[in-house]
Amino acid sequence: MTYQAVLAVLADPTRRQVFERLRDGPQPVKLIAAGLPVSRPAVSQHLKVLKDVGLVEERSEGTRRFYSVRREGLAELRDWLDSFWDDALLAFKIEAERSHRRAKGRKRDE
Amino acid sequence: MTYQAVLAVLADPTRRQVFERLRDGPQPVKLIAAGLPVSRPAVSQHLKVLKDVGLVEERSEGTRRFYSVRREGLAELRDWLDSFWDDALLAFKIEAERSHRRAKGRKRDE
DNA sequence: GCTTACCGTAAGTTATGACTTACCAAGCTG
DNA sequence: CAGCTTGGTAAGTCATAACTTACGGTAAGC
Repeated sequence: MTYQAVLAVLADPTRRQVFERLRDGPQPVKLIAAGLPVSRPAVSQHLKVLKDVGLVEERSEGTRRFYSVRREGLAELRDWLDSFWDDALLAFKIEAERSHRRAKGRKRDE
Repeated sequence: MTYQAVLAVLADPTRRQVFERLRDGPQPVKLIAAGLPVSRPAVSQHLKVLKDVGLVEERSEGTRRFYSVRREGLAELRDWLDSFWDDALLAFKIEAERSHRRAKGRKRDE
């Protein structure tokens, strides 16, 4: 998904909380909603948005649905941010342009 | 500034346009506003928000004010994104955890 | 000094989207 | 099968924030 969409989706505080909660591993909706200051339907709506933009994925298990982080959903935004570092055009204020390229050691997901 | 604030600020499409325009180097408000679909005061308001969050800086030159990108304003958000890659807790779905730390070669701004 | 360019701020309007409650569907459990 | 759990969706409410126009203030130009 475009970095623009990802930015818009992650901008909301409670939606970001939902997302960050999934760092602890896949979780059913009920569990995610517990501890958050909003109702369960609200969490469902946030999860839908997160899923539509590719930031989470869903796996059904009986009546429960486990959501988990899709790291690749963040890739485009990360690349956009990185582009500000090897952006030659920003050399206006930087005395000497360091000619490093993108960082190594980080495997590209997409 | 916190990555949360930066996310919220960059979420708005026209504000992001304002920000990206500054990639071409420092520009006065009038010039930034030209070509954007909103009024000049609107651009001023966006610039204020961008400045408050540390994403741009301002330099006065006569009656004009040149705005430019502050790369460091993006640092915290970039680090947050990176943290999803060396996040050990995300090892749920990843078969083998690659134990790389933060990428080298990218000088930290803050 | 008067006018003109540049820009920030105030005030008011409006659309968007983040909530809520209510409802419905689907699966385990007895 | 009846009842309970889980969770998605609909509809409606409400606050926020992104705009607009109007105004004021400062620096340059004549």
